[in-house]
Amino acid sequence: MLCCCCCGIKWVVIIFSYCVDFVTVAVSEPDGLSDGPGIGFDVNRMPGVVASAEEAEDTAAPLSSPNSTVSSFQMDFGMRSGGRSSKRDLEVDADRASDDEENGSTRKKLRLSKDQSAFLEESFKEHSTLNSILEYTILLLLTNLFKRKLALAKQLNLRPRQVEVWFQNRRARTKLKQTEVDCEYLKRRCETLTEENRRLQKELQELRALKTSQPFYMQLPATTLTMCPSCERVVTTASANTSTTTTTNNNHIKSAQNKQPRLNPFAAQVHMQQCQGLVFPIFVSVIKIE
DNA sequence: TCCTTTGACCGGTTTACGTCA
DNA sequence: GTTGACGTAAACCGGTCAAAG
Repeated sequence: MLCCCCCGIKWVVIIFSYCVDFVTVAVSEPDGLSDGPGIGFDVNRMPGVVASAEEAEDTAAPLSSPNSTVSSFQMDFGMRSGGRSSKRDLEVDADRASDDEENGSTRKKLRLSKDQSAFLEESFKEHSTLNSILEYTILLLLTNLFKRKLALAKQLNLRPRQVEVWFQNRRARTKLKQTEVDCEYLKRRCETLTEENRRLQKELQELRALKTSQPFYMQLPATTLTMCPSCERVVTTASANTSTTTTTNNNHIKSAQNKQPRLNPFAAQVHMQQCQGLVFPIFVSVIKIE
């Protein structure tokens, strides 16, 4: 509640919507003073009244945007005080109004300067959103003067809405680029796996051909591949009397299996070191083909 | 003239908060 | 005093348009 020192008019200032985003002014005038000094009152010019941070910035700094018309926005805003227009609507209206004022009904596109873009880029790198949840919570306790969007807008002489749009577009296009990169990676990976699959198929075919052309090998005891349950090394297993080659490997597997079902991390590390020290002279002599 | 970049807008969703029964 | 429903506002997203280079 403010009281004019000269005429005694009482000004009721209602601040709502998260701290000082908006200021609605209700004027309580004595009868017969409707044409008095209260008419034409500009919320933003009222000494001692802290208007919204946004508006304060808009009024404080000359906008770089050629299509900015602060005054019309504020006047329009003042006339809407009884309505339920949202802040966003007001911002949009302000943009439209400024566009219309600039050149009829066509939308005039602003081009950010290099400095402005660079500044926004730096800010974007710090955080891709204008208000994190933590920031938001804290900001509820503080005034909007500290809001990132407003701070950026002020520093760049832009409207908060422009900063907001820039961040939205930047996020969308970053995501798009990342999707393209991911897609490219998956494509290459797919090609690699296809090639590997082709190679393995070919190898399998060769082995099958070998099996049919040289049945001699099949008179030998079949050998299978086994993977060490602990370190996942592939080793051969066969009958104990087939070759000395597998003896070491079997011992290795037994030692590993004795530590099963689960090696604790330390034991696993010790096993790994032991395992890596082992010598595997021959891994596969003949592969059993089912 | 065509293409790319990018500022701006729209409609919808999510989230947090305030109000009220 | 607590709780759930409801309304509101802000932030954000995906899609799109269109001006500018």
